[in-house]
Amino acid sequence: MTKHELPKAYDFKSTEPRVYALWETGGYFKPWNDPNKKGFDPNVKPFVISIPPPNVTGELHLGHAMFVSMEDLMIRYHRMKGFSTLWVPGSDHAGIATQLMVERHLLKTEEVTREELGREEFIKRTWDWKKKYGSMITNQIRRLGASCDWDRERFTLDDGLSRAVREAFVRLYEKGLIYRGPRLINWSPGLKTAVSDLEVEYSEEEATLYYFKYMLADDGKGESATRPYIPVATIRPETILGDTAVAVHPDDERYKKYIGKTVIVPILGREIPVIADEYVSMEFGTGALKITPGHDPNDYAIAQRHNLPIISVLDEAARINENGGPYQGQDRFEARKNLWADMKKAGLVIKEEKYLTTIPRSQRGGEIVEPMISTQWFVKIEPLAEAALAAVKDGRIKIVPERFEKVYYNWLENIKDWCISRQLWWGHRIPVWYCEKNHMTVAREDPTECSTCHSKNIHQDEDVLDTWFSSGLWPFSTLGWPDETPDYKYFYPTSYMETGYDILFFWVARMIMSGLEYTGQVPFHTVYLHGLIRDEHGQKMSKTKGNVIDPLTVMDDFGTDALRFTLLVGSTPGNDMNLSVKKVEANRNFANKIWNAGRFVISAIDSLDTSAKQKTQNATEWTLADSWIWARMEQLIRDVERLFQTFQYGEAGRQIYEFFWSDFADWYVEIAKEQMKNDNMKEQTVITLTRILDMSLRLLHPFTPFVTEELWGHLRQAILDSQISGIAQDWPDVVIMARWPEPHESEGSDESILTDFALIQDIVRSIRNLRAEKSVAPSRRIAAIFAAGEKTSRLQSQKQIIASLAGLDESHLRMEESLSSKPNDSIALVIGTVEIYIPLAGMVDLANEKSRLEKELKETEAQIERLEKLLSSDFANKAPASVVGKEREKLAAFKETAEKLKSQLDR
RNA sequence: GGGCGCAUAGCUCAGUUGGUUAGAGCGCUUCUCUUACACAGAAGAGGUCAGGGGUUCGAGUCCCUUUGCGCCCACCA
Repeated sequence: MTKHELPKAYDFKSTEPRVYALWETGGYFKPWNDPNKKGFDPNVKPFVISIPPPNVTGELHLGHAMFVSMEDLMIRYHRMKGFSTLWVPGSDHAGIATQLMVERHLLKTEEVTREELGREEFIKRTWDWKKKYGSMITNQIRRLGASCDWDRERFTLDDGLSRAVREAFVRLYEKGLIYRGPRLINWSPGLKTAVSDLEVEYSEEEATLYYFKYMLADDGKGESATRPYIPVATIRPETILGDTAVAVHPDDERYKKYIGKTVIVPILGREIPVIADEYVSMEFGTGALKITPGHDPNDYAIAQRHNLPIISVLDEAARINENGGPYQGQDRFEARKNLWADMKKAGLVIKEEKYLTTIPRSQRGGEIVEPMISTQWFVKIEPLAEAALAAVKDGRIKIVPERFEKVYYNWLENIKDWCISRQLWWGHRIPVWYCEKNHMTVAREDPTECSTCHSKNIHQDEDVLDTWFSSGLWPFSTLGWPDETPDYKYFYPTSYMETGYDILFFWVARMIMSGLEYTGQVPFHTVYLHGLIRDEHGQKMSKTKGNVIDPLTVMDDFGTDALRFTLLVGSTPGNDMNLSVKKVEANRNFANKIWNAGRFVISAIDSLDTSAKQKTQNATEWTLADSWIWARMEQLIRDVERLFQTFQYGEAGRQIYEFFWSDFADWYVEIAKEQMKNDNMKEQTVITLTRILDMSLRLLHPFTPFVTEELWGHLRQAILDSQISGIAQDWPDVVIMARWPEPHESEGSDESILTDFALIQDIVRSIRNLRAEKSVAPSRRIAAIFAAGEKTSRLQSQKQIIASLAGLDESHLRMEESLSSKPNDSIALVIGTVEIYIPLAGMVDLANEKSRLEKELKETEAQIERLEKLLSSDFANKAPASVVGKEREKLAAFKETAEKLKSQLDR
């Protein structure tokens, strides 16, 4: 007899790397119907997820842990369901983030700036850096158990993906959907690049609102001291230098008379017109608005309407440029101070006041972003947005949870052209070349001459593309597009796009737009959005607050399964979750529970011997407990399936947890211990234990892959080494490849088994409760007499089980249909229709028994009253018959209980 | 300004076709080192489901509204 000894506690530290290696070397992460191999069958449905590519510079945080857990769950589930399942991994070059990190690194280690190194050398260094550290993040993702096909790993700057980027750019250009020109864009002075609207974050801050006088130009009449002026307010006085008009509302009585006249720009002395525009609000501020078209989007729009000149006053570092007169060369904030001081001296200042406003800041650098006129590349987004809008509206793409569809619509309906050029070095360089005559050559392959004048003297555009331009192609570029590769043909479109709602616009919407534009298909049919992870009190995690939970530390302390289970079960679609280490600890305990239940089952298998095997030939039929645990398992499989289909993964996990811990471990395993004492039930029971564990491990596997795989291996070995007939055949090598459980029976077929078992549980609990209340020593076996009415035979069959679970003395346990006389000196319990007498005379004080019974009677009568009232109301006529029937049954049961309690009191 | 989410036990949260005695984990009280597990087992205490109104035979669940907290979009100088 082989014995399989397992350690008392689940050792995740030694298990996880070993199990991961087992999977990876076993090739289980590969789609079994891999089109690159032989045996490709297009009739088999693929299931595909493209990983949201983490930044190569990234270090694992809980956001990664969240999406990996979620996607791995989806992937493992579908793999077990028999889909040809592919999860494409990879990483993103993350233009700004990576460039900043490498710059910082070079400054620290070599004390050189990127400008000193030059573009070519800097890019080379960044590649070196990527080669050295780029695998860090993917290795951390492996630690989470991600079952990606690593042979298909991609990087956004790979040759293939770069080719896809070029193809996309050129196609858009040829269609006239890409253009270049000077526009007002968001400029990040710290990073010295343009950024898109999405990369600007607005924060509410206290600023100063500066009020000053725009003096009317001297028309020759009045003295300068009494000359009229228009009061104007601004929070950015330095932009006065770029003013090209003052606007007032056409109906404003105060200023009407000045319309068409000119005012004088302070210090600079330029004359600018006073114009009328309905945009100006008469109620707000002074009712007059200074117009700086070069540095404000609204002013820019007004300037367009009125044909005003546009003056830029800032350079790329946000210093005042040559248009700023005496302030040239000064930083924007310095110039603000100086100009204001000078205006004060000139008597042009009215007042300053504190003002709460929203300040635009760079998402990356955090510094204040300046709207500036700059020549950039743009995507004409409207046609793309319309297609993307339609795809969700007509249901080709479904967003979970649904409410985000509205958010998505709203964004796309109000979208503005996308600024795609960045003044960075790390990224996809714009595939456009210029000759000395400034002809443009836009090409898929690097050209050698100008396509217009054939000049050989050409140079490529200095800018690179927004990182999200290449990420937008991710679902198909990773599969080989623009080539019609086998992967692309078979796996595209992908299935689910799972990611955080925070990148719905950045990424998801852009993938949909580009997917439709370039491939003519939706890139995925379902978008599942998860929430953000906050600390245990709902605060955003941040280094400054010191409340950051590091997933690597958590995994070190409690294991990957514990972290995964916590994230999966603690979250609902689209809602943020609060994470605490306490929760992870609780789930570490769950992993340990699984382990130990498994140990028990394995030891039970080991304990079988040949003699037991022979006895099985005339095995008894299934016990109530066996039928019950199977009925519960069936119910669970059905519920989990329904929940998975509706993306309620958390609820599914909770139900599996509940089943495994309460039903299986707490009840069935305890009963099994009793059943196994009977030789004729032993093998039967071990088989049930094994099968339920088997099914449980399958259901748990997508949530807690490591402990289930490890246990599966041990269980499998124990079964192969055992004498159990039949069960060993078709036992899959690994649970990752095992088939997902399917329900066998229709719903509701096990009703009576479930109610009968519930009665047993009630009885056991009531007796335990009584023992605890009366302080009966736990080791003490006590006698009991049951008057069980119609339940007598059922309970009779469970005598041994009830006795052992409730601590009764089986030899002094009587079960009758009814008793001719009620036993004296005993405590009576009434559970439904069953009366139980426990002779505890002499052991405990029976004095307050009467009040206990009275209390129970009172509660029962309250229920009777409630139900009678209910059933005499409209409820009886209007509610469905089945619902009414259930309530009638309850009422009858309560009435019987009340009768029994009354007769106890009368005794 | 527009939109969305949340408010359920001391804490953190489940509760998705409305079904009538509202659940879990942690924490708390009492007991038990019973041969799978003390990372455990058993028994228990604890909630007018934010307030108000409505629909319905029936509301934590649907509708309206108030309050508080959070988020997104827009950006009136």
